[in-house]
Amino acid sequence: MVTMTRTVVLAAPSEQSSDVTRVAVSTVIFTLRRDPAQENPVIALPLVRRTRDPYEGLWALPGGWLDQDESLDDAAARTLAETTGIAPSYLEQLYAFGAVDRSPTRVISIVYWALVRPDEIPSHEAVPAYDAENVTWVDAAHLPPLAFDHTEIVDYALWRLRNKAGYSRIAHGLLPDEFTLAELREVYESILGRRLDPANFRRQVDNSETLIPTDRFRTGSHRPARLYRYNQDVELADRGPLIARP
Amino acid sequence: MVTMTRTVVLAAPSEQSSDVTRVAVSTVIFTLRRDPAQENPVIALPLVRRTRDPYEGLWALPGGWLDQDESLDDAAARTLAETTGIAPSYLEQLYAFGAVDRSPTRVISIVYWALVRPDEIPSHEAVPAYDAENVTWVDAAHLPPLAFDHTEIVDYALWRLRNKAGYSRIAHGLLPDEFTLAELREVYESILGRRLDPANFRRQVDNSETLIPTDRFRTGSHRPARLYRYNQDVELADRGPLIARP
DNA sequence: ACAAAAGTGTTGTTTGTACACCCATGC
DNA sequence: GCATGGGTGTACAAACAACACTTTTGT
Repeated sequence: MVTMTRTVVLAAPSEQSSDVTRVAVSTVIFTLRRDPAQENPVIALPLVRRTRDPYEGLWALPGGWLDQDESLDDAAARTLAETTGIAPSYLEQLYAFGAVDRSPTRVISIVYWALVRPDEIPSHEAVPAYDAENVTWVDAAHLPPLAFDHTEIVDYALWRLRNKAGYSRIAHGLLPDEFTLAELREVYESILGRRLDPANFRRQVDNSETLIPTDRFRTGSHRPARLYRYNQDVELADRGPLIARP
Repeated sequence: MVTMTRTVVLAAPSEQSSDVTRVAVSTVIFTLRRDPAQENPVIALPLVRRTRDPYEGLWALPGGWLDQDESLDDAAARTLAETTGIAPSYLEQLYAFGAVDRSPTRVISIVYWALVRPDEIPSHEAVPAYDAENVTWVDAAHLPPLAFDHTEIVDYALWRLRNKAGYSRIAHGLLPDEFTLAELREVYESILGRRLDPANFRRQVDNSETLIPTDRFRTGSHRPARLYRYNQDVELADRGPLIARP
């Protein structure tokens, strides 16, 4: 094989690490943010500032190198916790990115995507490594320039989120424990980018058996709205045979 | 495939290969096979016999090591061509597998899945490296014991195939250029594992605008059936923003 | 009382499903 | 002619979408 010759040359001991294919793990973390200027909540995600080359100073997805003795899933959870302190309510592999020129050195990035409920976002003080200077939360619809191919990655993650919202109960992963139907509907409206009929929406989730009504109500505005909680027996999404199920 | 193993060892004399995380690419290739014993065609896939440890002698998915200067997609296409001579009609990334213990040495496998039309399978003579001893096609429903975690991988690929058959025109990737509606229906029946009403099936694909009727007919049995061809303007499946579209 | 959101009812359309039936060919 | 799969029509049910209407609160 042609490749053999080339590999041997490149892999010679005298070369630097740039001759090695390294595996990184990154995560696109979605949450919702109430924007006073907007009617509906807005999809937001955290970015970390790069403190070294390449792309020093630019924003990038949180992530890190895969350790020798940890699985991809573990690496995603670990790097997430280290960089943002987040333990997400939903975490799923998104895609493996491996274009040759996506980084100056050869890096394969296994990218995950996650949903976090607003109440799962730790306060800055609770995260030892938190560095307010170098972490920011941005509106997914108005991304700053990102390092590497991370803009493309976020776009793909958004596509998956919208897609999955159409056929699964994934939006619950963005809401706190108890919520009103209007709040749930607003989540879907934010993700799908269109208005939904409140009456029909109510019936749909009603029939889906995914919600458990509580006897508590959200008061304050007009007629109090019943609070619901998510039925834990129903999976947020069918993830196929990879995930062990009861 | 084997070459790289050796190279890595040579390239890092002070370390064993088990200290390096290597990236492999494998592909689950689906095609259809007419089984005289069965009413409908059967989903089949090619396996290659392992000729060295680990799992020497067992069947495994075709694949190989990722080259330093090729993208993941290119590696999938290349290893596919090298081991089986196949250029598939549909090729998509499936999942990245990275459990620590899935191989004695640390290997991350980026797995693809592919569909090939029966007429795209090259004859053995046309593939220089073809080794009849060490390549076999098996019924996806009756897998022999496989090396590594490949059984799990095939199960996941089958789940994805069935899933995708439900909401896309993916089944066309398994048929030759011209086909009857009954043949197309049989493909869906094989994938989904249940019978479909011929009348309703006809109307569904009719309305979907994905088929172009020809003026040719398949004769031989009873009333001749019109041959259709696939409308190239319609994508087999929506693959999101990762794939450039017109 | 009134505005506004919560929640219910009604109606028409679209989609899916079951199945009866005619059509064209090989035997 | 008759069996068989190709192809059409129809009737019912479920899901979806539009929107009028009632209920319950804050002000």
